[in-house]
Amino acid sequence: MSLSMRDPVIPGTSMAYHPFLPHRAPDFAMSAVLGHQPPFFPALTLPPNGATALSLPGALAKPIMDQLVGAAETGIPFSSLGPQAPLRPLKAMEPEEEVEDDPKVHLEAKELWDQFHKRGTEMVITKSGRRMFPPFKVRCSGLDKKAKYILLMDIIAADDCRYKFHNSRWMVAGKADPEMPKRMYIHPDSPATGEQWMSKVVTFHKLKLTNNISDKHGFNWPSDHPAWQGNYSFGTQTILNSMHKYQPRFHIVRANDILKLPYSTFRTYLFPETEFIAVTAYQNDKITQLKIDNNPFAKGFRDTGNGRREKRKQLTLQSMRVFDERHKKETGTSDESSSEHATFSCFAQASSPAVSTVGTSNLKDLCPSEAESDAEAESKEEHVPETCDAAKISTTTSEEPSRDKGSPDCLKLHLFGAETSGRSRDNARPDKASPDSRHSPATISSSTRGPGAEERRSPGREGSAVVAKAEEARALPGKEAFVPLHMHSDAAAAAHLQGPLPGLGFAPGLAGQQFFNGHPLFLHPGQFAMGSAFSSMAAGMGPLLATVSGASSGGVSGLDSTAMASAAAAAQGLSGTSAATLPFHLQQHVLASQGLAMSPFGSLFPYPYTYMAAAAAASSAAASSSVHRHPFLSLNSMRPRLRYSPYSIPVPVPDGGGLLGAALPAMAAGTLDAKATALAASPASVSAMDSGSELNSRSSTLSSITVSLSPKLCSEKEAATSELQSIQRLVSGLEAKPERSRSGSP
DNA sequence: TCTCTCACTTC
DNA sequence: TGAAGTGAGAG
Repeated sequence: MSLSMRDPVIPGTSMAYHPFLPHRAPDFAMSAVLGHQPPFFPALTLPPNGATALSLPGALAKPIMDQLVGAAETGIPFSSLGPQAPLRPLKAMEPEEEVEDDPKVHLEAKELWDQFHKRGTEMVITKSGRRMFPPFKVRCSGLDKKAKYILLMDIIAADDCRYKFHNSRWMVAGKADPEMPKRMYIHPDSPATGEQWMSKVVTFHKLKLTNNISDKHGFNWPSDHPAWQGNYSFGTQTILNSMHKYQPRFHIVRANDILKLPYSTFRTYLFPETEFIAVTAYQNDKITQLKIDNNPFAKGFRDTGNGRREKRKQLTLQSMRVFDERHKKETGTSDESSSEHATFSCFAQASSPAVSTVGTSNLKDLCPSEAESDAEAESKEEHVPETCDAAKISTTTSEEPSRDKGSPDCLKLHLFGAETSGRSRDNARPDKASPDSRHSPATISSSTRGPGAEERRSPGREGSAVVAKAEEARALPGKEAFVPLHMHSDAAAAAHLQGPLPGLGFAPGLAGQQFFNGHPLFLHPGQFAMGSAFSSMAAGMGPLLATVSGASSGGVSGLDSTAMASAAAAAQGLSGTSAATLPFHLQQHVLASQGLAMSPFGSLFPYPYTYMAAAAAASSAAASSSVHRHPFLSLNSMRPRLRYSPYSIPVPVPDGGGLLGAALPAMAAGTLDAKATALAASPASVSAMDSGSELNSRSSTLSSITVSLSPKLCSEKEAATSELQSIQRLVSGLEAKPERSRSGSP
């Protein structure tokens, strides 16, 4: 068995440790452990912290490094390694001492989100892209000040239903349309130190939502590496389906280089109140009004603004004429002056002559609660900057912390002072009706290090422990309620995930499924200017969306939409009644954190699910029913577990001919314990983690690992290598690409 | 439902 | 001053 011939490495290039070549570390480690001389090693140019670069989990890295060093000391011939790669690099690959972090994320402008959540959850999407409103802003804490982090967000389907707005409420209208290609938005300031992140509100306001399937604001990740396979793209907009429900996610990745993302640990945070239904036109007036009143760009439509005045003018013009005529008849005079004055008190910025015909009394009749504030606000507006003023609707879209602007006072929207009905969502989703339930973002971490390792629990207690934390968080008043619910799925703690997880819908019959996460990378254009590895990555991006390499219909369930809808309704309706049951979409993410093979719909894909507009039909089959995720239908199912990363490597099931297929069992039987064995594949992000007792699952785990190192992938690796070379050459020319594409379609 | 234009806004 | 972000409304 040749361990190295399939592993071309260009001497002296940074490609040697490019994360697109994830097999580097395992190959190297395995070959050393097995006593093989690793010919590629001399070419291996280690970064300052090579182990981190490869995201070799510390728990694994250490024993492997011990193995390597030990092997070297006991006679493994490293003599031919060459001058550029002495034994020292081995030491260099040892994981750095890292300050443990325990990130907590606080959703900013939460009051606004709460209002948004209560009154409906519509988010407008347009062909040209529309910003999110409310803006997604978070404040982080608990980060390692000195460590660098990459912050990302993406938007995933919250369920697999299509909705309609009927009788002033959102209702399930059938099965979801084929999922759009997902993108992930990398905060333009990434990577930055924890201190930097914690010093400010992290805002994603530049993220745009579109329904344009041919959107050109996405770019492929430049690699044929199986971790990406053209499925991942980045750009400035993310594509959503209208009338579908979505859930934004926030990710914290401890990595100092964007290129390390695929092999880094993702901590994922969900804020249920940020869930929304994408629409091309507002359906719910309450949401419209909420946005008008809180979005500075929509100021023109406020009752205090000219735009809204125009509308009102038309509405009141007729009645005014009647009023004036009647008034003239009654008084015998034309009291235009007083009328005009009163009008101006309401519309200080009036410019249309027609305004003067609007009478105060009529105005109040039409909008009694607003007339006073209109006058007051108008009088202040020209002299007072936008502040949190009870007399004025605050603009929580400002960059200032919500503690200032998002206070209840700020959101004391007199237009909505009396919240009456309108809880259509509450009707549809009782679980969301509980304010407490919204205050506990779910944190899903696939941490391979840190506290997670200490949080091992007995399998049966995992779910309850999670719930306990959730309840704990809910019980905490005020800000404490925002402490994320952490669900460390430490890969090393394999056992604690075994068995049924109350509240986690483990689907039966999923063994052997490969976890696929079809989330293209969504990168802010600002990344292009960041230099370093960011530029390297960006350089290779073609101005194309991900193309397709065969949509999968794996994991399809034959459930019809009716059953699905009822199942979903049951999940949505009942989940909130049980603390042991996470909301539907949370379960999906929890499952994802467990490494279950799920599409954004929750379907399971044995092969990479790739996106293409024309392939939507194929994926429609893949948009399987939600029954597998249903907490009551699959509550006690047991699943082998995969490490979760948004960038899981989709891998075909191998025939066991690869390196690790042989190496890992050898290791397991030898010096490395099962924990290390399981972790060995974690750099590939998709290593199946079984729970310890399921030998069959372990077999599949090893198979999964094998493929990531199989000779079949060598060509991909080569391609990635050469591509990366060209990327480096093209680094400087990239920034203009997205701009061109944008300006090209005015 | 969706798309486009428009008037209006902020920055 | 102009680019870009808004919802309304027509088609």
